[in-house]
Amino acid sequence: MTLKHGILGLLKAGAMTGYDLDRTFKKSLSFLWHAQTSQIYRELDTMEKRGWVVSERVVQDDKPNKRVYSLTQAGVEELQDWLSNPGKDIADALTSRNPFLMRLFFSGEIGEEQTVLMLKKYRQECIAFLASFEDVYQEIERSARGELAKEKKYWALTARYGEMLGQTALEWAEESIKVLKEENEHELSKN
Amino acid sequence: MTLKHGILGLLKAGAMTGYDLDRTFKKSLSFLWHAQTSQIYRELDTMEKRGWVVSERVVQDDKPNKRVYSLTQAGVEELQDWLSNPGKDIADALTSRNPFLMRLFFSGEIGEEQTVLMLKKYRQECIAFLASFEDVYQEIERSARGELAKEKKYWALTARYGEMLGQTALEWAEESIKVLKEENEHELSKN
DNA sequence: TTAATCATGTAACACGTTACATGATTGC
DNA sequence: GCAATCATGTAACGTGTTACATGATTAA
Repeated sequence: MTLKHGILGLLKAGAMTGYDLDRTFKKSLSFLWHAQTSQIYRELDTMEKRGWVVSERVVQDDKPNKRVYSLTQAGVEELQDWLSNPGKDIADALTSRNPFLMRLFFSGEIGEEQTVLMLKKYRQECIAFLASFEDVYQEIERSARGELAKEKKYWALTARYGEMLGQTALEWAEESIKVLKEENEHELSKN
Repeated sequence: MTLKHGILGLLKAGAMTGYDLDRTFKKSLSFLWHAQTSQIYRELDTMEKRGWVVSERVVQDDKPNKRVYSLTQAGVEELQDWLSNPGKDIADALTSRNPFLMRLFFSGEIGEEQTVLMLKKYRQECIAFLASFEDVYQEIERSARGELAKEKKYWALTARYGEMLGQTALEWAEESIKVLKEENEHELSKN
């Protein structure tokens, strides 16, 4: 139930609409979580039914009306509870599911050139991913003020994690491309 | 639809039961995918309905009867198709969802000691994860023979990816523990 | 005698994705 | 005039998780 708890975490800092939450996930947390807009509204719904949040309709003249969510005491407690009991998340952090690796694993079925192409695309993704962290660090600086100053170091640690993994993935991609190309040349020189 | 295609990939090398597939995922592919036993049987069911696989009941005296699945022509084509069209998998490879990072992101809400404890557990998981690759490489050597020799290099690349990421995650964890501990000491010396 | 291995499944639920619908306001 | 922003949702489907059921054989 990580998305629900992520929402609780964001609401702890202040009331928000579903739309705000969606933008926050996409702008600042995309390197660690990614959710569909429609899913966020659905989760808010079930969270309200469970009594973790309450919503209030706010009428606006210039823009569409909105529904602002805030934490209840039960929501605060649920967040605390979740944070205090890491469960299996830790064990799963390394494994989980990687569609890209699954493809690569079975790439013997297709041509080596196609695989190299895929790796090159992947390499580009790594570069784009790494570039995105400039914005992430800026967002951290902007947000981590006043009440939120003490969270800053944790935000920085998560960003650092993403950045280091991205860097390693990039190195791996470059190594791998080299390996496949060299084997290819060997094959060619043999014939 | 990655699990379905992973199953197709394994069946390409030869007919198998759901049980065999399950064991293969858990023994050799756990570092890149993890599926529930019940899910595998369900996927096989829908795959058969789609005509990607066919099953044959095999009666055994000494052991429970079993259902052996093999690829149809349509299944082979589907696998080829999937491999040739990487789609969004590549873009998603770096981002996706990380419950562990989500926790860390909101760890300002709990004590620093608790967070350090979590990081230490995580560090242990990294070590265990890295240790598992000995078996993985052995499995690769054992399996990559005869017909399957040409897949070996791809298997090795995926394993190398996992290993490199695991190594980086370990370094990150150790750095992070140090950072939090040092800040703690600063705090203490100020009071 | 207890646990592990072999072998297959059902049911219910939780979570994630895709497609679609609506409609005003603001900036280029 | 067109795209972007603001703002909220529904419906259907696909995928992943949890809990449970069954029952024989074999190795410690």
